[in-house]
Amino acid sequence: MRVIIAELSVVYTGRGDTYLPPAVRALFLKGDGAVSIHDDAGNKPLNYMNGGKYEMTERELEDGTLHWSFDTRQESIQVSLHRILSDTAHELDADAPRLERDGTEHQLQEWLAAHPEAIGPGHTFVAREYATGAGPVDILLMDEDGTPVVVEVKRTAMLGACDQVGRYLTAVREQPGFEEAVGVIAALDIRPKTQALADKRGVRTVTLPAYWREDRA
Amino acid sequence: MRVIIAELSVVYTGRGDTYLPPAVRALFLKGDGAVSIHDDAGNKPLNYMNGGKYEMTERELEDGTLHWSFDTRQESIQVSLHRILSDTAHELDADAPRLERDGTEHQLQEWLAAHPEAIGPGHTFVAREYATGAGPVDILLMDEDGTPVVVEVKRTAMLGACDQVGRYLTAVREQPGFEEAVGVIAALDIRPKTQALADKRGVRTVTLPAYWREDRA
DNA sequence: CGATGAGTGGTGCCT
DNA sequence: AGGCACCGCTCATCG
Repeated sequence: MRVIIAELSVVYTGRGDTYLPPAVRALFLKGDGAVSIHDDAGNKPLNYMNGGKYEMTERELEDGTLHWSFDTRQESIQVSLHRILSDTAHELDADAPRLERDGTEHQLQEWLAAHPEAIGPGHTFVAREYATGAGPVDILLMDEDGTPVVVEVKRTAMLGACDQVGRYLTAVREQPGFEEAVGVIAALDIRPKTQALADKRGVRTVTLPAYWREDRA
Repeated sequence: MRVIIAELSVVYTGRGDTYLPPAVRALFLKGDGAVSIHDDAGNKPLNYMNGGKYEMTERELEDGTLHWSFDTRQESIQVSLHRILSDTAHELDADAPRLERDGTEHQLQEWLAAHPEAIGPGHTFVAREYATGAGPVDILLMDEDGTPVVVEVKRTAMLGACDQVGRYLTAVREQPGFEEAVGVIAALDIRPKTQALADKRGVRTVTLPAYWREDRA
């Protein structure tokens, strides 16, 4: 990983267009080819380009300014290095072990699949990531009456969650035996407006108990 | 900005939980207090914490391992520095000029508000960010027959865009004079599945001309 | 390779 | 400060 501290400016063109006026900032060049420009605040780069396949061209002006251009078919990022203050390279582990996540929606799904009674008494598990024409249903259950229950799992449920459930419901109800399917949003946190919209649409909501993590064993 | 190259491991607890096994990576400490851990690939940090108000505590074990803990009320990130290979500090511009963006959805909206005929002949502008109970309608027009047209603007339209239009439509149709309102998705790029869903729901789609940026003047 | 949705999303804007 | 939607989102996964 190469770390360059320099007075630099950046022009990006591609999915949008951005211009970054000259100032002393940090430029990172990673082993996979990723390029990123950081200032002295925040975690996100101001400008960046993924590694992979870009073409890099170098150009030096009379005034000593160095111009690096990184171009793909779709995008272009041009870095002008007006004054380089530091330029160092460090060897990082190439195949470092990856970040292990916990408490993800995926794990919430696993837990819910094993604890369908958390959605309602007598509910039984049918499928996970059940495919429909409008995207996969997180969890499909059946209630005590045999009615299909479409469950959308979220850590935090916002308005879009109501839309998703509705979209899945219309899709599954087209299948025989699913005409009476009902929808449920299951989340650790349900936002007030989302709760209101769900109520209005007859979508049931279940706030998952915080202790779900406990008996993950 | 302080750049540390070290064999390190990280435990994060807060909005989620993560564990990062030991390996040689980069640790950045920015002027605003932001802490981030990067490996040799990608633009996003593996672990991070925003600047602002955390409490930092240092602890050194017998084996020489250095433990840095950054804690807020809600979150905690613990970095274990097993072996420090490099530790340098660089002065970056504190008040560097910010990134200037162009070609955002906001600007697409501006352009469309000034060119309602791009949605259809005889269409006239009514309002931008028109408030409904289900969120703001990007652009509200009226067609040649006086029928309200709810336009959802996107750079790239995906499934959620159909949901949004539907949500806004049901909201505005409750108002007198809006019962016959129709929906339109206007985007630079409309994904095939999104197109299909829009067709099915009777939502018209308009692919915006790439030259919109030209006569932005 | 595109399509799809999660994320410790971040970030700005508005209530 | 909280809610809400956009982002050059990035990223992993699945077809």
